[in-house]
Amino acid sequence: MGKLAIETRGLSGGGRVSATKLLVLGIVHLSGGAHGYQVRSELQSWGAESWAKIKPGSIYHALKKAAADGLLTEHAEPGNSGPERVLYRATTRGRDEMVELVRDGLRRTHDPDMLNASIAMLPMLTRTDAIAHINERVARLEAELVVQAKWREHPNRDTPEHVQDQAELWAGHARTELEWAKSLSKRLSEGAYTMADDPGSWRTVPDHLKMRS
Amino acid sequence: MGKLAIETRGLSGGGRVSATKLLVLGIVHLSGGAHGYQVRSELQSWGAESWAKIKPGSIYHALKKAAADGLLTEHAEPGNSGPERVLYRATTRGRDEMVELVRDGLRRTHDPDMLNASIAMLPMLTRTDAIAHINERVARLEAELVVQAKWREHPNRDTPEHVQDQAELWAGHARTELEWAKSLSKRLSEGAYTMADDPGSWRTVPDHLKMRS
DNA sequence: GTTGCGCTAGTCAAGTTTGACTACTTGGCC
DNA sequence: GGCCAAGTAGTCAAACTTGACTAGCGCAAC
Repeated sequence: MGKLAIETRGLSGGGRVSATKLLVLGIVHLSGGAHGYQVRSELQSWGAESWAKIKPGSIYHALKKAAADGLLTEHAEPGNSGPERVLYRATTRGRDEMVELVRDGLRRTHDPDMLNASIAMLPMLTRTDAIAHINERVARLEAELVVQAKWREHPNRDTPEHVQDQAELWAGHARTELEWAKSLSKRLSEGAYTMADDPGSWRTVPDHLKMRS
Repeated sequence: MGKLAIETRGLSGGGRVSATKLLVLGIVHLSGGAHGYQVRSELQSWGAESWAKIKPGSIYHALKKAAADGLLTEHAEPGNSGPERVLYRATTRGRDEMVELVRDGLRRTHDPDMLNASIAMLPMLTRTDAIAHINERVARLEAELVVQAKWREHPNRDTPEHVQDQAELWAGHARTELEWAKSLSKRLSEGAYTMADDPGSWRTVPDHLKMRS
């Protein structure tokens, strides 16, 4: 099993989960091509430095890495004003990888950053796909709460008292997230938000309307 | 102000907040001296890989770094069985730094890992000190909830709908944490847990009882 | 009696993140 | 018409994290 995981790594594209990667790919894709500073500004305007703790340096690295991995293409633009900029565009593989990352972030509990990033990029998915993955998260959270409840009935000796108590906070967070996920799932079922398969989505908006600048 | 912050850095010890650093220092201190593998095992038995995402590699690095910074001392032990091990002991500066990190982790919202690590090391503080800092956290959380509520009344245009919605989850987590922190503060006031200034604490237990192995 | 597995103990290279730094352009103000 | 502040665009070295790898020892089964 471990060996297989290593072998499949070549297909799925490389490094492990990363909220930075997802957000950067997502912004480039949504803008239909962007340079580093544009990604950085967009993320800032979304308040992403706070909920995803992304700093400028990481963005440029993530862009270069994604380009090296064939998820983005680089087009050097001679500096008409200021230093030369590099324009990035998403490739087909980049789009596929991103969608997969969004799905992963929704599924995977443990890793709040990935969840946040996935929510931000939620409209990359079709409505039914998004609902399915959020429901999977709900199921996983419920399962974890059960496991954790059992763990608290038979606590591990030599784990200090206050460390066990900390599990209470964990459970509280899980319950909060559970309710929130359920409500999100319901809202999506009722047609909230514009998803990838809806008219007027990013996929059907003409290019010249995509960028504000 | 910025300049001052840089100057004071020399006094406080160097790098920024790190849950790893806090946990490693804490374990070494609690055990009254430990080698890498011992720290690693102890953290594992506390379930720390899950709530603090600490991997073995980081532990050894953190130990060396702390030793280089004068927070720990290294005593090479010739390998009586197996490879030679290095025994680490906390210095006075290490203890001070650690207590300060615990306080910081309690105060600082944003950064769940530091909170978890601080809770794990809570008995490093005196009872009144711990209560004071937890109460400060409560106050900060309340203030942030107010700010966030205002932000939602006047949402930022060009922030997508679903990103604004994500703030709901944020707020939910904050409320959960708020309740939990209040309850912890109350329990501490009522005398729960053995704190640094209580009889029978790690500070008053004789050395020969400290290590299980 | 040795093969293999798991535990002890840790190293190391590769990758990622950070935050300080560079450099150029506007636009406003005196 | 010159200077400073703010915005644009990005580089870079240093620090940190990760996960795979090394290596000795005990003991259980074959």
